[in-house]
Amino acid sequence: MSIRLDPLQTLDLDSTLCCGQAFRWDKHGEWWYGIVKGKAFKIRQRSNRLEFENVEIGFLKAYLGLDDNLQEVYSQIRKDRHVEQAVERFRGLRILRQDPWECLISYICATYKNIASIKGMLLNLSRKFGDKVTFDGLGFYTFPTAEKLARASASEISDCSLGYRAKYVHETAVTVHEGKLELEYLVKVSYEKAKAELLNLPGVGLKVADCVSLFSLGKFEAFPVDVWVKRALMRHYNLHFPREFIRRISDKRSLTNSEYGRLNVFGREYFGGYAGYAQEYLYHYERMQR
DNA sequence: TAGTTGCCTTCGAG
DNA sequence: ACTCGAAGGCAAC
Repeated sequence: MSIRLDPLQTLDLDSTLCCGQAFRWDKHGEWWYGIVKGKAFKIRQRSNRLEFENVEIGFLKAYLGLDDNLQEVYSQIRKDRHVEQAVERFRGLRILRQDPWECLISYICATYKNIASIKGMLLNLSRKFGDKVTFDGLGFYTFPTAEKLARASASEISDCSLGYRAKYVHETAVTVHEGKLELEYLVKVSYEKAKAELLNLPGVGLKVADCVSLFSLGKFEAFPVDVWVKRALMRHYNLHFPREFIRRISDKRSLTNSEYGRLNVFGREYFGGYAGYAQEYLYHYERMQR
């Protein structure tokens, strides 16, 4: 199956799937293989054609955010030469609409880890607690349900090399399984409300709450600040902050909540309602400079 | 060869 | 309100 992308549906599939927003995609030859909400499928892009197998077009379009109006996004976030360059370089990179549960656990695991390790942890978790699905002669594993992880012990989860994150994953799984927090409901509420709810979960701080809000709840105003975005802001936006503040955060490797809040508010006020898109371009651009 | 740094940070003590 | 240090483990340097 394939569709032709019209000019308004600019897409850079490679950047979208490898930029580090989702962790369970792998490229074999020209095809990207992944499993989303229990469905294993493959996709490839050849200029303005998007080819896919084993997935409904509606599901795929929703997942890839193909109906997001990137022209509008770009016109809103293009505030200076630096984002302009990032946008030019990765034009067509889209924010995925990930499954909230998988996204939540992924980013709880992501703290203080690099992308390769995060992929490893999530693969271990899926192999151990998910169900195997075969497609195209390849094996995939569904992402473990909240119930499955809630019933597991923290030490079984720890065996997936999660370290101290194991107990956060377990406790969050229990909370969600017991119905204390309805993740799908967060799609409907405001960014502030969703973020506040997420912050009640163990292992979820400001950064993780912003990532989940942006990558799975459709809150495009969320502006996650990780070490790379922090570097980008210090390098290219330092004039927007007091010199003393920049000096202070450049010395330390981690941010306090109030320092995080300051960078986060700047991003949202400066870039506007699509600050999350700006964040992802800045993030990817910064990383690709090595 | 062995040691250090860094990683899409959070939590709890003081 | 703040600072500080600990918390897997692995790859890159």
